[in-house]
Amino acid sequence: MKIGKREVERRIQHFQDVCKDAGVKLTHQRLEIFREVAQTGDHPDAEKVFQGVRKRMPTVSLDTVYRTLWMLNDVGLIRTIGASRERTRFDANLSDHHHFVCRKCGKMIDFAADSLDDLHTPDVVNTYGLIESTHVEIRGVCHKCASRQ
Amino acid sequence: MKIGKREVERRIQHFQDVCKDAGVKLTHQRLEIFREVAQTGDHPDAEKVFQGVRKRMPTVSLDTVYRTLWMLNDVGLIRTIGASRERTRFDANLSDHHHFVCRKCGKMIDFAADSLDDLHTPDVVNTYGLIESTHVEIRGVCHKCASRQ
DNA sequence: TTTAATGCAAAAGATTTGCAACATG
DNA sequence: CATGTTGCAAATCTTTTGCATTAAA
Repeated sequence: MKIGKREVERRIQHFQDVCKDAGVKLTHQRLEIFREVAQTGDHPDAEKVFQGVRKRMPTVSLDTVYRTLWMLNDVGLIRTIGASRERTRFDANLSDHHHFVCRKCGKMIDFAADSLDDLHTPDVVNTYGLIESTHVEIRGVCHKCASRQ
Repeated sequence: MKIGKREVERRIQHFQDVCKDAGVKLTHQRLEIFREVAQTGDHPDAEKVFQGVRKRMPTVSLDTVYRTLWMLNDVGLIRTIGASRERTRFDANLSDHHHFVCRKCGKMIDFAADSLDDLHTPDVVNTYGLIESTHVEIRGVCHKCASRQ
């Protein structure tokens, strides 16, 4: 799923604000790398982001993509998703959503569900750290893998 | 946390049954590799499992550990956990539990919570595949990373 | 102008694979 | 005995790092 133009612009505005607050420089590379993740509804890995940015900015390097993605993660603008059997993937959709993950092929499907959006967090978790988000991960076997036996 | 002897034996019995059903050979290596994951309450990565098994079985090789862990995942005896910024880790605890994950260092803490154990799964998810488990993942920043600024 | 960020190339790490020898059912 | 599994070594793939150059504030 591709994200709407308006929403992408909102995310980029937010990105610029956060960069300023965090005191990190707003470079062309960072802007394009963030844009790439923000406009993709998928959960791209570093290589995929690199390929996408490259189309618009042929001189960008893969290591800058890595460095930038982790920086964006550190300031909380994107987050990582650990997909089974795959490289680390990144997601700029920070709003409430949940995941179905196939344990065989690692395929991941986003879904929304009001009934899962306001879960009660046990108090003990507050002693672990500062909570930022909560989501549900449903694991199983996707139809494709199931039919393939 | 280390798992009790009785529970480990129960898991190993289950492991033997599943191997027979799946038609895979029950080798010493597989038994020891499964035992290692089953008795560790942690979420070890392949290297850690390798080090543990090695103590009892010095000739085991790392690639056998990898092959076996993925095999165990494929038959559903263990599952993977994608920890942020870390290698793939494995978990033999298939019962209800949830995770707090630090987005900076990848530290992961298990916790139990009755209030999160029987979540209502939206119908749409059944169209994605066969559901096997549901758990809640809470993300944030652990105290150590927060104090380190 | 000062400092941080980039690109390059090389290093480091993690995971997988081909194959001959071996163990299991 | 037939077949699947192991260990080894090498290959592959992913991610990170050092450093000189360049660009942002």
